[in-house]
Amino acid sequence: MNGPNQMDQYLLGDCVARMRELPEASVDLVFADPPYNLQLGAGLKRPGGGSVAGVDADWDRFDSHAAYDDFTRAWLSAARRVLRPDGTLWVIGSFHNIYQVGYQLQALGFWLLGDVHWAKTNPMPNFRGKRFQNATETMIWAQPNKGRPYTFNYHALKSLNDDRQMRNWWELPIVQGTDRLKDGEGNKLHPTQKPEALLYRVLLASSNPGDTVLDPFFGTGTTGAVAHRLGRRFVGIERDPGYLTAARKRIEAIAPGELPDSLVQVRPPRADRRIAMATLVEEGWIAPGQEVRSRCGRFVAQVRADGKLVSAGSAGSIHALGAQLQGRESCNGWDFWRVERDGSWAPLDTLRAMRASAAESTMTEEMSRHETPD
Amino acid sequence: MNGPNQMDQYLLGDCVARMRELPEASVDLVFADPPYNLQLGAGLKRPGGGSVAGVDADWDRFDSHAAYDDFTRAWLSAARRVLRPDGTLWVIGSFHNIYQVGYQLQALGFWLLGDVHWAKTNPMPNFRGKRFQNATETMIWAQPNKGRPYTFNYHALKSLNDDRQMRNWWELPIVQGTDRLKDGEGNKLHPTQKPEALLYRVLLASSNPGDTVLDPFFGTGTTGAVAHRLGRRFVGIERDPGYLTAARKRIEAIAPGELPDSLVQVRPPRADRRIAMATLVEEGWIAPGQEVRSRCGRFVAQVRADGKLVSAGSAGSIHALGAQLQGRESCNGWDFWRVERDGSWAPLDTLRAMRASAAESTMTEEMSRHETPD
DNA sequence: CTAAGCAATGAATCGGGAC
DNA sequence: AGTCCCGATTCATTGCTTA
Repeated sequence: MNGPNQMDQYLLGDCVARMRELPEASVDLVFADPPYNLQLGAGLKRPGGGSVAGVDADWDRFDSHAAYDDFTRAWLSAARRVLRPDGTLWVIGSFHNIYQVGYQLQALGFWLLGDVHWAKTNPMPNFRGKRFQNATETMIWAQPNKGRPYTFNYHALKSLNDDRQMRNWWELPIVQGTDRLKDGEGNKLHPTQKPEALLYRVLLASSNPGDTVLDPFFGTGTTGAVAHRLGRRFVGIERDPGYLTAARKRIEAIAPGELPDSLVQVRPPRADRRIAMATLVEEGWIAPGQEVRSRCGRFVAQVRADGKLVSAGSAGSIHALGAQLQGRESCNGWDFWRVERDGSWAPLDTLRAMRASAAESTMTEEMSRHETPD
Repeated sequence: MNGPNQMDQYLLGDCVARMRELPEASVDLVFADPPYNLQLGAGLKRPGGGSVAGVDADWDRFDSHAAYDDFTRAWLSAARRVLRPDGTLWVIGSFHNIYQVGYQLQALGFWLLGDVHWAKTNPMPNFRGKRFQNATETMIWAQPNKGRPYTFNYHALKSLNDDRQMRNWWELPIVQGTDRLKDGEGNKLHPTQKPEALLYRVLLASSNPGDTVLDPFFGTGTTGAVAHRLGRRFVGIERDPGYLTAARKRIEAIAPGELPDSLVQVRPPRADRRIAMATLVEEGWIAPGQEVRSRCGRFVAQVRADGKLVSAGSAGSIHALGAQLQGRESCNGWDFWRVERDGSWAPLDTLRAMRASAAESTMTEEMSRHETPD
């Protein structure tokens, strides 16, 4: 295929109205990134005093929970009419909206094939320390009716994942740097641009070359860009003319068949599989309150629930406390501290060894147990 | 205290009925792992009371969807009554049920604090190769009403995560090997036993020592086991007497021991020294007229007898003056202002730290002299 | 020229106690 | 109930500036 595909469509306007104009059962896949209805408060500050640019666009404001339900049912129903019976639909969202989306999918009779969790490797921090760092978005994958055949390119995804079957949580970075579309002044063009790597996996898994992919919330056209790269056709609907123009420009600039490495790359397994003291406590290898001693029993400390040690009012990591008590600059806590095992005092490190050997033996057990059906 | 905590309760029966017997606003935390594979079809009648024979798939689907909604609303409402206004609730589920649960939480007026995704390091493979490997479960964290204060032990979780704030996706293994409870024949006792490490993070994050944790679907008592280890009380409700017996046996076998709060709760670094600047002046840790400087010496001010700072005619609290001079909206004066100590300029906060450690050492001294105060 | 340091920023439902 | 104000709080990455 050369240049822009004449079958691709850029449609301006409200997605429900535009979808109603499309022929019934005419697309093979729907990928939708609807507004999340974030309901943000005003003026969150960074610790340094800077302000956080939250999503404050009109399109993300809804009057009520019920209004968002109505909106969701409307576009899902319209999408369902356009979708072929053997096609599937993806929706991405966050905890703010995804439960309403999933609920309405089931209520409308869609059959859920599963969900996939995008685990962001570099999410925005939680600046106030009041909650967990929100580092995920959720995609729901569904078919319009239970039991129909559907496209799932199992082996393509498996080879993308180092020849192990692809799991439903994907560690991928957010869009940054030159991949992020900018306006004339260097500001981000769209507040919620998705990484192409995410769409790459979605389209590769659930569509085939020549298929038509519909994105009712096209934005700046990430779905179209990846569809183009992968030889799929697309229909993009967007109500903001500026976004739609940017999308067209972006997609028409892509050389056919161009596949940057960043799309295909699988993150190498993390090198730092070292075990922290906190992990041993979490997993119950040593309990909070348990006593540990230095080699000759000169120092005594107690294990705290977060994996640190407490002794005479000071607390610190096994290494830091050991160093402090000895008046030294450093100390290997794994060797310095002893824990009672079967009547004798063994180095803390033996707990790590026990954990490692236990993990190995359950692995073997698991592998010899391949009987359970799906 | 030794042995089982007399405050802990093992309640047999339907969770809604048992929760209705508990006092209103009596628990600090709810952790719920509701079933989703209910055989709901059996007792269901079509609207109008038509015969069950020849039930088509749609009726079955919509009836069971509605029945699971009813079930979910019933137990969530009962749990909400028992939960204190400042408490929080966790629910764990999979894509089969979590969207209904999340939807009903929001519909009932719960406010979502976020969700956490358990990413299983060793999930069951998908044997048919028709879907992604289902390697996650989702936990929703909610409070009964928006805007109330709630417990979140930020620093404890940060410690568990190598001193970086804890994200909302947790890589943890499924329960295997000796941790997995078995029946007499070596088969797993409960189909959905959760890892203690999961509950460890949940309880450490969102409860305090001495709090009461309610688990309405107690199963084999993982919640109770971890609550016991972490110095929390629990109420476990389970309708299967076999499970409840196994849970009691399991928990009572855990070595008890009363743990000081300091070992099972990590307080923020400064919690014990929230002292006003005026107090430091009053007690002579810093003298009126003494000079303080901003980090790089750009601003200079003098301490006034009432604890405020004076600089170039303006006066104000250490925070207000710091903010004013920098032209910022806010400023933490304890970090911003430096005071000379032993030839170098240390943050004002070190004075508070010195005062706190001096107080602590007198405490220890007193205790070592076996003097009982009062 | 490179290396180091500093600044900017990303779908965010991000206080609480005293008066 | 509203207002004031103290003071607690950030991770990974990119790109520009400075040494």
